[in-house]
Amino acid sequence: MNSDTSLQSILTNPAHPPEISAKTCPLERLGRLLRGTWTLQVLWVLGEGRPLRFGDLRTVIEGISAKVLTERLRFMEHTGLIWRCHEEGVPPKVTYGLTEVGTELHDGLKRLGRITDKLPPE
Amino acid sequence: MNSDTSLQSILTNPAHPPEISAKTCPLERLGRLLRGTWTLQVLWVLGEGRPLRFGDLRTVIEGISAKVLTERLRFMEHTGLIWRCHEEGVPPKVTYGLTEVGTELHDGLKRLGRITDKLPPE
DNA sequence: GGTAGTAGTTACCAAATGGTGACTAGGCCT
DNA sequence: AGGCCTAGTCACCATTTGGTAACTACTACC
Repeated sequence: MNSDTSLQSILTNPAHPPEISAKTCPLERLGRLLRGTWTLQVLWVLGEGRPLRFGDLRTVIEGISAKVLTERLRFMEHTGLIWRCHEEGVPPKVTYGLTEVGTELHDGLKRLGRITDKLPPE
Repeated sequence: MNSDTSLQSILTNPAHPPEISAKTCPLERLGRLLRGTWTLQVLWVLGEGRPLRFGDLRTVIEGISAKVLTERLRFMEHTGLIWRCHEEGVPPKVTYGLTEVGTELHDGLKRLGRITDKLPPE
């Protein structure tokens, strides 16, 4: 009764229901880690250059507000992607840089960026 | 005047301002491609299994609403990550699967997921 | 004639998100 | 005395986002 071997038939008449479930999706954490505007930019500038101070980050990431930059830096420090070095004094100096895992993530994301280059321009 | 060669000094007294700018960040497109809840889950279930129909996706991605699933599928089709196969008839059958680039992205993201496993549990 | 089944669409609402501008500490410079 | 500097913080507002529930078309089946 199922002699149709066309692509459509194969695709739309699976013998069994899917066994996959998104509940075990290993990308959820990655998604939470990178969610929010500017996160990828922060990761990128820190990965491409050297550690940067708060003011430097505000400058090189054109358009980001102090509020959101602070939020991102706090969160990324909390998750272990970046470290924060607070030098006491007046005025204070605070420097941020990638951790080892942060660097690995930066490198991996750069590779992914090269994949998306294969897509037609938007 | 700058004989302090400690890490802090090096980090916080750079000789030059940073030359990096986030304006050329190659990860922006990737960010737009993957933004929004459920996007990674959709990519994952399609990458792990076989092409799936709309109803299957709603089932395996527990909690997603038809509205958002439609939005994601439309957008991912538009960007070239997935294809859509509409089989006419009543009731209609619509099947979705990853394109070649979509598959590459899925594979790369899986690798990234393994990196985040190195981070301490949240 | 009522119901089921698929793949959506629509209007509406609540929550999350991000931007803006004002404000802070505390020492140094004019 | 006033202003500048850094690294934020805070209150407030507008936009964006995602969820919910009802509704659609079309045929077949009971």
